[in-house]
Amino acid sequence: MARANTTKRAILDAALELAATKGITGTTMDEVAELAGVAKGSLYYNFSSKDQLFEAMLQEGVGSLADSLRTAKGELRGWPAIEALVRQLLDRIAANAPLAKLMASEIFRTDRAWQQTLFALRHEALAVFEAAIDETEVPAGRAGIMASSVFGAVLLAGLEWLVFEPERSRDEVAAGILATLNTSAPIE
Amino acid sequence: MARANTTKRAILDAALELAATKGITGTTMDEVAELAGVAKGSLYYNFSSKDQLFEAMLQEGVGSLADSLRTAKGELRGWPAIEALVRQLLDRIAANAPLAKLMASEIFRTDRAWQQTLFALRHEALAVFEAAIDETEVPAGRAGIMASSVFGAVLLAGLEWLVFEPERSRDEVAAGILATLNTSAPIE
DNA sequence: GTCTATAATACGATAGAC
DNA sequence: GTCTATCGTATTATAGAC
Repeated sequence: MARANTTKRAILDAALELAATKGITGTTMDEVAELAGVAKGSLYYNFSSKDQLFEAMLQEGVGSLADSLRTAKGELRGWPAIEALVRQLLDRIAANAPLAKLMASEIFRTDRAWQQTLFALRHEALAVFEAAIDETEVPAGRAGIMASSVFGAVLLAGLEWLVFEPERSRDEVAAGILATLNTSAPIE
Repeated sequence: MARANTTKRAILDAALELAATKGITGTTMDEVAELAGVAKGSLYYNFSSKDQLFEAMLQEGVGSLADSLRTAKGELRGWPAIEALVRQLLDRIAANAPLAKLMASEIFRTDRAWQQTLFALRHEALAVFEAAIDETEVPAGRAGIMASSVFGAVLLAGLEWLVFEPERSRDEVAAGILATLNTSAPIE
């Protein structure tokens, strides 16, 4: 059982790393087994299928992301909460770039075996942003769109940073994203 | 030759539609041939490989997106330009949801045969936003991050709308995104 | 230019020894 | 619990007729 848990861990880690660059469909079970340092038979001892392996991986990753956002918001309300959430999401993207890449590529796929699971987790993460936005003075029914906008801004800017401009500092990127949320339309 | 062009068109359209839901790797040449209404041999007569077919498809789609952004900016400067670009990008996402989905899933992949091509086109599109942002009063070196943020906000909010809440109106979504860019931090 | 038929390989999954 | 060996099928690509 202890042995099974470390094997499971190695398999999940290998699966995430490979899928981040090759995509889930482009990652083969042979490759996962090789990178994890186990035989392919062990993959199927621990997970019933390729789909179930990747569903478990996404559930663990996105679930823990949603948890960390709830924790980061804590008792904060309104704009300070938004600011804390943006920084926390950016930190999590930096700490787990493979998961962030995978989220960007899987979140709008509607043909996956794990569609329901991923939808629920995505909704959990967005709900934290939505709650914070709702605490500012915002017209009714608009917080959902704004939550997606903020999440999208952080996700794309964060990945752009990690993938194409890794020489920048984290604070620089956070400041740029937060500045985007304060772009002011001129008063006419 | 005329016949070849209509065949090419049918193949490219079928490839885009399939890849939007199944991903590029998950789309087979047999499926493309069937949806396009041609035999598989015709795919290989018009394109030298699966990779080259999808590179051509992305080049056409993302290239025309970048062109339309340049046109939308026109002679506008600063905030009015940003507003026009946000609306134009949202319109293009709505008019070509399959391409938008594909962009979200392919833009951070670094193992693709067409990586260079896609990188250049992505850069072209972001440059239009960056120019508009640079025309507002923004600290030096920050416009690049802000351009990614705005692009990400529109892309994710737009896809969220089309995939999960299609009952909303386009103006409602545009207003929500623009409001996100004007979220004000309280003055303390 | 377009078709059908087929070659060559890659991949998910399973069986059975240890 | 983990391994090796293998089965069956799906997939890219090509050959050759029309």
